[in-house]
Amino acid sequence: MRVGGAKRDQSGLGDEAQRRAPRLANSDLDYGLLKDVVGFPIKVVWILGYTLLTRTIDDPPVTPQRFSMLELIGCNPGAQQTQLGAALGLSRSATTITIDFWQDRGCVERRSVPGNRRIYGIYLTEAGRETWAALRQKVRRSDAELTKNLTPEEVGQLRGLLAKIHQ
Amino acid sequence: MRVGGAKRDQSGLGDEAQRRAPRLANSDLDYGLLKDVVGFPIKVVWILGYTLLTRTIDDPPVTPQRFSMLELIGCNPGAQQTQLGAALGLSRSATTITIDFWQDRGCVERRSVPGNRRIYGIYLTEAGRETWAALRQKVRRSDAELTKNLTPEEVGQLRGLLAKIHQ
DNA sequence: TATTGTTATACTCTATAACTATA
DNA sequence: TATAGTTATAGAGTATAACAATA
Repeated sequence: MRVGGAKRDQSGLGDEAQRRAPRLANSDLDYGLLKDVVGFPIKVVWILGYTLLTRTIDDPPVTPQRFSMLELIGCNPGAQQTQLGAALGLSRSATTITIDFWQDRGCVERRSVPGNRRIYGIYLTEAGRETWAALRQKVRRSDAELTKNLTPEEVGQLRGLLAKIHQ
Repeated sequence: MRVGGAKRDQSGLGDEAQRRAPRLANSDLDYGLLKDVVGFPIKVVWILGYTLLTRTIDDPPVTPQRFSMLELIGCNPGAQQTQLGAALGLSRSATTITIDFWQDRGCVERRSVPGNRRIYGIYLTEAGRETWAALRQKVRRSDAELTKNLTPEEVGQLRGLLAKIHQ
């Protein structure tokens, strides 16, 4: 079982939103039903947010998805890979690869757990804590930029409505 | 230049949301900053909506993305591929393949345009109109299901807030 | 030369399944 | 046998670039 730093090819941008022009939903065509449902504008806003955050991070391999993993690790020191993956809806193999990514960057370490040699506790390294702090600032900034047309009350409203949908 | 029906392999589900458990954001871990920004819940709701619609359509190759294209074609008869692709933020090659998909299903036809032999007008066929109508019903039903915890006023609020973000 | 559409190719991300090691 | 993690592999969807036909 490999615990040392894996090296995988991790170049490139990684997701559709990054490559997709933000002109979405601003065409002269009639969008028909797409204007009247929630699903489509949700997707458009997701792409906007994703694109904005990717630009703010300005380090293409560090995708929003990978940040989510770092955030979970930072907030839940010692969590197992299985837990982390489940929290983001990832398979075990995708989780392994995501954690490899941060480990290869020196941001995360797998510590063996006394009493159970099958599992690892995942922890930020010192360098990881710095990277994490810097990324969190960018995430906050990017999110503020995304919602710049909304008042603070409206942002609260939006989060409340979204929470009602996903419980 | 090929205009007749292309055959490509089009099995499978097609997107992350389909495969991803809807447990997202319901773990016992601390989600930290992810709880406090708009970007993450937007993604969670998008995945929920995508999963719900995919199940409602119950015909895996017909993804939400492909429905979007059919909706645009239905609402804009005779539009060019380039326009359709731009409206959804797709490259020309991805647009070609998406239209091939519907043409192979007998739902869409490419008609040559008098006076300009480089372009095609894209139209629904009679069968396409039926498929379109049936899918539209499912899209409405699925969207209603997604927002079942919201009052009609709240749905209007949500759409208004999303519109403010993407203009 | 520029535009429209097609094809070939490469790339990212994901899941499934097979595998190792532990329990 | 079951669980945690890793690796190999295949699949879907996208973009870029090269190409053909047309303007």
